[in-house]
Amino acid sequence: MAQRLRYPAAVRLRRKREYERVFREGVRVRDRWLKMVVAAREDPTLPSRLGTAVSRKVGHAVRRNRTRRRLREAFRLERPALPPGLDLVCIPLPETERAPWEALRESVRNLARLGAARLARRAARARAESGS
RNA sequence: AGAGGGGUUCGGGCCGACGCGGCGCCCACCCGAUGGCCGUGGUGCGGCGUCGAGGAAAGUCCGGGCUCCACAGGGCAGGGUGGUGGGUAACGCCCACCGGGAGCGAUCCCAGGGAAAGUGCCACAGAAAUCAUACCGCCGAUGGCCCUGCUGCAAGGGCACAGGCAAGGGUGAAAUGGUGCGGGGCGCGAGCCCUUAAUGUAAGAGCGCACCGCAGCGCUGGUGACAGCGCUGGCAAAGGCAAACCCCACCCGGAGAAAGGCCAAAUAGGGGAGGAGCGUUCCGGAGCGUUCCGGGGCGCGCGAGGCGGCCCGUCUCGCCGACUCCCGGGUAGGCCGUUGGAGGCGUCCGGCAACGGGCGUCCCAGAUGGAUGUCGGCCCAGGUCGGCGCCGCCACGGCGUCGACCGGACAGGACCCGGCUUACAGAACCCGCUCUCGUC
RNA sequence: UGGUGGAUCGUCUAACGGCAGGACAACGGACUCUGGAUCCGUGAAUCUAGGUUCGAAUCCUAGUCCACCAG
Repeated sequence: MAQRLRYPAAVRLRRKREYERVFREGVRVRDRWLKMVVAAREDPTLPSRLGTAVSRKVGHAVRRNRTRRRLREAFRLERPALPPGLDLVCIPLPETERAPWEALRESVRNLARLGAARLARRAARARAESGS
């Protein structure tokens, strides 16, 4: 039996400061269903965390809530497949609510991996410049 | 049977797997430096149980509760409300009634005070838009002028000067209230007679009468808005607009839960308080020595601290030291406010009703980057298409049945409550509500 | 969350309650070998729904959308 898939408070972004750090330091990635900002946590061994930023452009309150809940569910189920040590802020588009369920899970997984790769490249470049 | 009217309630249901938030119980760990008992708090990618959005949670349009600030009293300014009487904590809400309007009707709609306090506006058209009645018009008996007439008078004709009249004036949303009647007979005529409330002139009428309307006064009924009745009135006194300014009556202090209150790490800084040493021994110095000065070790004692309380024990630090403690401000952060309330349900009583009162019973979301989601199965409103059967002359429609597909509207709490407004697939029920048609 | 203001041709803007005007843009024509400039002309709008009024872009009510302010 695989590990139980939980979504505890420890893997959620809960502070304005945390969001501000992600927006300040993170890289931005997107596909046709979703935008995402990815930043590295201080300790890369800690589990990745999720935050959401749902604009009023997405729709009225019911649509915004449904979109956020689907995103959280996708994050919960995809957590074993995600790289650790990341803070993710998902920014839904108006189309996100209509995205098929499997496509949404795939977007979360791929965007997180893409963001992690770009972060690694940026860190390597920074080390090279400071070293030379 | 069809077409309507009013009102009430609901707004998908059941099951499984995983997940989320609150609360309760259990477990583990922590709350620094040992243990015990009690207590309290925290953490958990531990477990179990239980509860977990709406009728509009929405818009934020009114009214209150609550909190802080301001405040002698009164007025001005500003804003709001606007038939009357009640209900209510209060309201711009609700109920009943009054008045007006729509409808055959059940019923529905109305910001519904004041236009005889003032100001303003009423385009175009029209004589004229509130102001005298001017203009066009009609008459011109009476007076004036001119002509006819030999002259004057009388008489006749003309002018429209004075003067009189107020019917009519295409318009316009709106024009100073509307409608009806003012008779009959004889006579060429003045006139007379009859009947009548019924004339009069040069022309006419606003003249006369009746009814409706309007206004004033009085009486009666009603708490009142108002209604009914009667009398009076040369209706030339009073056109419309106040969601135009305004007047009148009544109401309103401001800000809002990110209100407001409490606890408070680290760092820096502010204010204040506290103290007790003794014995022994070693080293160095002064010194003949008792002794004195400085430093160290050990023991005892004292003080402080080791999350809350107590106990046993222990550790660290200090004993004239930038040591310890206390106080206040205050940041990060946390807690309270924060859900039990003008509460729901049932029942009895009062009231036409809104609603009020008594009794019983129930506890029903409390998040704080913000909890209801994902996946699957079944059922039920309902819709579309197709097949079959029955009714039916057919188009088509109705009923029954089978299959396939689609398949739930508007919409998410953020301090709470009473309303209003707006959005909404549908469903069920009630009416001693109405109209039309048919049958008995 | 609380509060304030606004919406008029495609764009920017006017309009005491009385025919919605102007500029730029667009289109057509003239001028030119062609284009530009210039001249003449044309079409095009009161956010939506009710109400007050004889009459509403204007006044009132409700809704939709946008902008701004405080934190």
